[in-house]
Order: sequence, then structure tokens, then C-alpha cells
Amino acid sequence: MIKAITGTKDILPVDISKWHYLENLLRETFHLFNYKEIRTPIFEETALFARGIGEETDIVSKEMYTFKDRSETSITLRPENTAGVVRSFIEQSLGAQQSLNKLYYIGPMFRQERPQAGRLRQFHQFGAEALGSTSPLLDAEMIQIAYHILKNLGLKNLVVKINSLGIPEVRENYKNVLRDYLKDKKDNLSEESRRRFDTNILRIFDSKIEVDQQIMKNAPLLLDYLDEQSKNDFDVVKNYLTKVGIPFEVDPALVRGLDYYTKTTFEIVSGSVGSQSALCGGGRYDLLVEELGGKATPGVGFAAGMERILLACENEKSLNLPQDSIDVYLIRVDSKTEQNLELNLKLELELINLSSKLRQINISCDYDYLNRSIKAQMREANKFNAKYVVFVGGDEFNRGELNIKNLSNGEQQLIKIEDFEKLKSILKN
RNA sequence: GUGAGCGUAGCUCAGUUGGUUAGAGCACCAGGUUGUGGCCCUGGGGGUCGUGGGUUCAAUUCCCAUCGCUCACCCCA
Repeated sequence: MIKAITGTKDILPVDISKWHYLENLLRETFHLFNYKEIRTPIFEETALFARGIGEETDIVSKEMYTFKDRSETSITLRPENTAGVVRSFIEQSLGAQQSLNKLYYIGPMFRQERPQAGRLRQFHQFGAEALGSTSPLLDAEMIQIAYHILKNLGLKNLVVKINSLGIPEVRENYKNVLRDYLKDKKDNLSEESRRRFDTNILRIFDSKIEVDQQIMKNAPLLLDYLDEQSKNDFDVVKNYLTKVGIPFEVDPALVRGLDYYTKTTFEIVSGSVGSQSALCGGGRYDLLVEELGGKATPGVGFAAGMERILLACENEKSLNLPQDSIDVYLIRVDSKTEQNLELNLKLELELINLSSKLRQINISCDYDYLNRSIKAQMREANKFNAKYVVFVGGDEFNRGELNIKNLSNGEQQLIKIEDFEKLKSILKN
């Protein structure tokens, strides 16, 4: 049997309503904040991600699905979508048409990691990017949008974490400060952290190992070394969040794993999912557009994991989904004792006629394709939560009538077959 | 990439201290008098007990390998 690739999942009809619910909420919310949807390809030239996200990041160095196409071009399935949106922004000259572009996206992303709770190889993210302004109001707006969405899904158990990485010079300078601090303590660090000392020293803050945490407890903090502008911007973000009533924690250890971030970074974590608790994360990336060959343009954005969010909703039982239903189920009533081919053909034509006319006036309906008994058809109607059932056939049909039954109260009434207006008025109420 | 746990019907799981036709609940299908549902009752279909090999008179049950799933590390959304 051919099975789905490891780390990929089918989203089945029984689960689709929560996806639709989430997607509808996303579109409404982004509209409220005046963001426009952008759809970019799910694969891009590999160089885009290598340059955009950073060669040394885990995502690029060991998690990408990269392959050569028939013309030997190196292609990569997008592991995230900021790089793609920025590529499009540059290529399509969006910045020339509008000084500020507020964009959002929804779609699948791909990373070859070991799957676990809240982590798949094909997963879905939504996210937003605002390109063209350095205003920290937008940094805070990103957090506000994400928070708005999560709150509207009924999620509690949320923590908003924010930090500022400052401008690159500040960060480089600070890394030296940190190196100095750790120089004589290096031998006491865990093996993993000793490796990070050379590759990505800031991430040592993220270590969950006791000895590392002890050592990092007294380490100098990047926040204390921020440049004036970054510090002011960070204050604006904090004031904004306070003003709109979003609780947050400043987490000086919050370091994102993508190279393009500058100044504000943030993350919203949930206590209701497994160890992969970050529901969304983002930050400012003022140098990325230029890095990718565009005219220098500041940007800020975030991305959120949809499977993780739905997992949190599941665990908190926060969604109250309407149950699926149809308006009408048409029931074919034919005599089992005598097989009357001519009559059966007439019934079939009437089913076709009725169903298509109902659908034209936006009444959802279905009927039996398996030649089942009336009882079986009734059970089917119930399973689909049909509001009404229309019996087509039998004595009424011979008299030129249809029998309509309201399934919630069991009431039945007869109408003339050609009186479609009457049928419509009953079904529409 | 590393580690741990688990693989028995479509789903959730029992069970076999190795021995005749492997079970339940849910789901599915058909019936419960002659044309009407949701509840209930009766019956039915469906499993080479993940796959391959080994031990044995005999393996789904023991051993080995392999694949898959799950969770955690790591990383991130």
C-alpha cells in the first residue's frame, strides 16, 4: 500500500470544518487590519532561501527539500514564506506602486525534520509582512493581529514574549561582549553550547541544560547594549501593547533562528500543546530586501503554525463549530414488489429535475445513488442532518404530488409537483 | 541526526503463560411485516494479528532484522 510521505497528513472531510473556520477568521482579521493577500509559488530557486534565511541556519543547512529539476536548476520547497514574499515584492516592484505594502499569506511550508506533536514536514502557516516602513507601530501591529486571531479562537494559556536584537552593529558588538563573558566559563558549558559558542553564540540563552542556565543567568543582556533608536522603538512597541491591553513578557533570551531579524522579535507560546509550543513568531527585518537585491526597504512580519494552533484549540476545546448539514434529502419511493422500469425512469428524471432546480436557488440537496430502501434513505438523510426530506414517488406521485417532511418535528405536507414556488417557500423558511 | 515507547478489523482497544473457526465497542450493510429517520433489537460483511527471517511438531504470541507510527532531544511555526 502506498502511504503518505512521513510527516505529511491528509486533512479529511471530518476535520475540514475547523480549517475553514480558521481560514475565515484569518481573512476577516487581515481585512480588519487592511492587509492584502499574496500567493507566491511553493517552490523557489534554492539561492533565495540560502541568501534570505541564512546559509548557517538549521533550516537552510539541514531541513530543506532541495532537488534539481530537469534543467539542472536547484529548486527548494519553501520552508517559510518571508523570503518568497520579499522576492515577489522586489520582482514585481510592489514598492514602486505603493510606499507601504501590508501583505498576508496562507499556505503549506516544508521542512525535513523528525515529526512530533505540532511538527510536520508539510505544515501550514499564515503570516503577514509589512514592507516599507520602519515604524515600530507596525511591529506592535503584527503582535496585535496574531493575538487577535488566537484570542478569537478562544485560546487562553498564551504568553506573548518580546525582545529586541538591535541593529546589526549592536548585535555584533554584543556578541563580542558575550564572548568575553563566556571565555573563561566555556569549558563548563554543555557540549551543545560549546558548539554554539562558535556558530551562534546568542542561542546559548535558549539552552535548557541546568549548567548552561546557571552560567547564562548572570550574562550581560543584549537589551542593555541597544542603540538609541532600537531602544526607543522597543519602548513604542511596549507602550502600544500596554495601550491595547495585550499582556507580554520581555524575554532577553528570545533569539530567533533566522538570520534576517533586526530590532523587534516576538513569539507567542501556548501551554496547551506539546513541546513545540511556539504558535507564532516574527520580527523586524530591515535589511532583508536589500540583501535579496532590492532597493533598501524596511520590513516586519510574522508567521504562525496552523496545525499547532488547531492542536491548541483541540486541547482547550475552544472551538464551537457549527455542525454540517444540508437543506433537503430527496427520497425515491419506488415499489419493491413490482419493478416498473417506466415508472423508475420517471422518478429518476424527477429527482434530477428537482435537485437541479433546488440547487439553482441555493438550496443544498442530495439523494440516493445506491438504490437503497426508504428506511436506509431516511437514515442517510439523518446522517447528513437534512432539514427536510422530500418523498418522490408512490401514490402521491401518481396523483401529481410530493410529500415534504420536516425532520426536526416530523410534520408532513403534500404539494403539487408543478408548484415549485410552494416547495421553495417551505424549504426556505 | 539521537533516544524512548508502540504496531491485532475503517477507528479505539481486548486477547493468546505458543496449540482447534482471533474478540468487543463504534462505524458500515441488511432486516424488525406490506411506503418514513434519529433510540432500541436481530443478523451480516470486514483481519495472511506491520513486513521478512529464525526457533519449534506448531508462532499473531518467543528471538532477530526491517519498515512505519508516536513522543522527546534538536530546531522552529
